[in-house]
Amino acid sequence: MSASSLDLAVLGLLKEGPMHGYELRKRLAFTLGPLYAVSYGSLYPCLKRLRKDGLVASAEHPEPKRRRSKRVVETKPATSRRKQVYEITPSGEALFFEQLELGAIYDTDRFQTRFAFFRYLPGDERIRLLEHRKAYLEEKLAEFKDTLRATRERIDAYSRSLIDHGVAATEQDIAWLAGLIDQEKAAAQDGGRSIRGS
Amino acid sequence: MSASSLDLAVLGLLKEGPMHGYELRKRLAFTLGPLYAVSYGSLYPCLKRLRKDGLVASAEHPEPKRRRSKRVVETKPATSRRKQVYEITPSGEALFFEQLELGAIYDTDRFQTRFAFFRYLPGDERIRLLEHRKAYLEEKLAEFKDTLRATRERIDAYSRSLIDHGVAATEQDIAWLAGLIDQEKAAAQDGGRSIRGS
DNA sequence: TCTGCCATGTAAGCCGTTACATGATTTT
DNA sequence: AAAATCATGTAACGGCTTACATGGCAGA
Repeated sequence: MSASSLDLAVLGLLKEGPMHGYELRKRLAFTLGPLYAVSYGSLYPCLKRLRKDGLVASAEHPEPKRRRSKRVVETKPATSRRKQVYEITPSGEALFFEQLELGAIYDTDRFQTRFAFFRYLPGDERIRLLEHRKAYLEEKLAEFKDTLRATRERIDAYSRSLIDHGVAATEQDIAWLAGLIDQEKAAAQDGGRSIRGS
Repeated sequence: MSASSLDLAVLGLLKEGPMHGYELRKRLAFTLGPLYAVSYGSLYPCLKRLRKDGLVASAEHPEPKRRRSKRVVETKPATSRRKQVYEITPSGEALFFEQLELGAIYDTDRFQTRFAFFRYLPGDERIRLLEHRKAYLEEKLAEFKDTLRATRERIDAYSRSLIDHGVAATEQDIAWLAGLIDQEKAAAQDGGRSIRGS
């Protein structure tokens, strides 16, 4: 069974507790970073598919959220759109761990999605993935700088600026990874604790 | 007529001279930055579509690249796969300029593709787009920091690191744009020259 | 009551990918 | 002549988006 980045993220968030779609969307943007936001047109079909595959279970929200001292009208229609609360199933958990271990080093989105749930991986696995990702970015960067150096043609100033910025951004990524690796290694020696407490 | 980022990039590169697909792909990665590479499965259908719409013209590469002192066998099959050399047509140029002016501030790829061809825009238009993009990123960032601040829940260390990194990357983007805006303004006062010569 | 936000969903389409298939040219 | 690289293309599919459609719930 295959799973997209979104599948993984949804399962990972639902591990922390039942949630409905709308809330899930907010948590997604919040968990994965400033510019990541998934649309409902993507999220709801995803949830539907996960439910169909038995990876999540859903129940209509039962609680009519009664306001104090106000008579609650029972007999909610129940026929129409009610809040669907999703929770992860055991096979959903199994898929989550299976997918989390795959790594997915070459794609920024996939890597970051996994990174957001790193606490579910053992320390050595975390280090392995971080180093693998870092090596990949370094390789890409070196490759690119070679091309740049080998180029005889004069390059347009805007294109040049774009490339320089891309290089700087990638270097910042690499530095971030290097810092994380250091922390992980320190934590590993420090009794196997994760960076959580640092 | 609508055009994707790839369409625009292809047209923009072909403005500099005729090229075949394979070469175009290399130039694309080179023009747009370290991690941007389009696959042939995307590029060739794009070229086909552009040709169908009369935005580029293609000719089979005529030159059999004769090696010195070697008899050239004419009668190349011509029935099978030969190098296709593409060039931009007048209507292709028209579409290029039309699309370039649209801006596309909200999507990183689209913005960067346009930026790579900024030399074809007048100075004030360049400044307008840079400022618009910068304002958008600043807004996103502020929004995100607000959310972050307003959040009571303790956040997982890895998720936190991911977000901090995203924020830092976005701030780097904004600084890059700010620098470009300064340069453009200086150049505008300095007799309307572009940053090309700086 | 009406406005605004919470909430769920579908349909159509965009824009790319991977995997595959083929052939031409150059180098060893 | 074999191997590597250049070069062109198609088929199937993936994973998202926008635009649309619907309705619940709370407060001014």
